[in-house]
Amino acid sequence: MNLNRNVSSIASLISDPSRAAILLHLLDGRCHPAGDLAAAAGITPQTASFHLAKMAEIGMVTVEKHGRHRYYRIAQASDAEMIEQLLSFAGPAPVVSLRQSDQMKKLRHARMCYDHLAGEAAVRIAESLQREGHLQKDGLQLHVTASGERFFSDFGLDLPQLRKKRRAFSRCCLDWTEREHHLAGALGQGLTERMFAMDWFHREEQSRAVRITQEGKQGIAERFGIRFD
Amino acid sequence: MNLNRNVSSIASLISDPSRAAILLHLLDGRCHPAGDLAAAAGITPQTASFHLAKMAEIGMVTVEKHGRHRYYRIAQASDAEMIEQLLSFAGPAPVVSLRQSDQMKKLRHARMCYDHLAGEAAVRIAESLQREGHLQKDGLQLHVTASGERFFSDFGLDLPQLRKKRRAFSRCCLDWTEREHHLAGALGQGLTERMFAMDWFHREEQSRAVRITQEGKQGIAERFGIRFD
DNA sequence: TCCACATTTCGATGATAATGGAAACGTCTA
DNA sequence: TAGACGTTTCCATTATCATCGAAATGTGGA
Repeated sequence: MNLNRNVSSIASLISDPSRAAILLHLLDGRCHPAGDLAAAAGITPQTASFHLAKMAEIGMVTVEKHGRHRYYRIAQASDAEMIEQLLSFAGPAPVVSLRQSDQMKKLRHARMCYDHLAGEAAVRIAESLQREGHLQKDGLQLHVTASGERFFSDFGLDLPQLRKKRRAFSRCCLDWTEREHHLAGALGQGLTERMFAMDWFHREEQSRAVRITQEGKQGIAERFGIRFD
Repeated sequence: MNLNRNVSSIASLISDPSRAAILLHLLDGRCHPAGDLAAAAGITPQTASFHLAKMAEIGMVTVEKHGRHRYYRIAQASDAEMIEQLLSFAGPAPVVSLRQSDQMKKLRHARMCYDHLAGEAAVRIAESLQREGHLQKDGLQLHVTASGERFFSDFGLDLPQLRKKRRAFSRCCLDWTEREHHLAGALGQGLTERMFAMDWFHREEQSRAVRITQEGKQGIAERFGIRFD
């Protein structure tokens, strides 16, 4: 059985608590300098560097040099999704502080899943798109219907451009807090980017959490027929 | 962040090649004596016992004593599904022998996923059930429609009994070879059990693979409108 | 009662790998 | 050009853990 070789090598990357902390931190899709990741994981820069080199070797993260900083990020969306899935099986974290529970609430509400939106907001948007007939689920694919083509174009997305990207165009991604699907792939990324460009969302500092702005609430209500309190 | 504690502890269980081999062997849903698992993983009985104790402690496997044997099995269907999901991210195993590729082909065709059917056959059955309007996808749930109630009852399933079980009644499970969903939960288990009772399938020895019998091919064609070569 | 067999417990060993101190390397700033 | 800073490389230490031999436990069969 050579199956396990792959599985266990992936699992062993995540099994180290320090690496898990780093990966969880990188799950926001942002680039982070090595020092930040060390601080986030509670280890010295040397150790973090060691772990990052190991993860880069397997291709789980990639580096970008900018000045004297080296910015790391998760290389592939699929790896980020795998970690999100593991989270769903790990179960909800034991809440130790009020501050943490507050943070958790924000994460459940809306967060980044690498390069696209996740959380309750993302799931409800995906539901709305299907209900309105813009997207049609087909296995793990989310097929864009004719009305969907119009909808996304109106929304300001350049679908032909998105289709050109070397990644899945439109697919489901299992949301670990909602246990429902949200929209991922190039389309999910493009839609998220567009909504950020319209100032519907703001990133929180140092977190994957995303805050919905007033314009966002209004826009989401108008476009998707979803109301947030 | 206490999230990572959970994630990494789960990952570390799978990260050891011996444990991964054991878990992969247990993925057939059958009970296996400790000695068999040791042989399957290529380790001594002592070492296997050590690993099994560790996995039992976390609750990933459970033991049943029968005479001087101790039979181990994966405790929860959800854990089995998690491992299947990890497999889908690990990607297809490098094929080293013709024999293995042959085995792989069988696994893709039809296999057990813990306690329910998986592989191409299971995916196509799930598709058929939705196409015929017996099941309706709702997030990760597969809702049984009125016509579905009749269909499954005709098929010989006791739905009220299945609903009583302390587990999800009817849900999707991602098939790692087909990358589509198949039917899981109590309903998936019950349906699988019924089809085995009707001699539609036979388990292969020492493997998760499942063979479709002549009756099976006929029955599947009649009931689900699916034809296998 | 004795022996064979499956499994576990105990204990020792050896390998692996995470960790941080020291130092080197690049890059930015003054 | 010098010094501060982010990062990496080298290296030694340490802890963890998988592994297996030996022995104990428990069960079944003769």
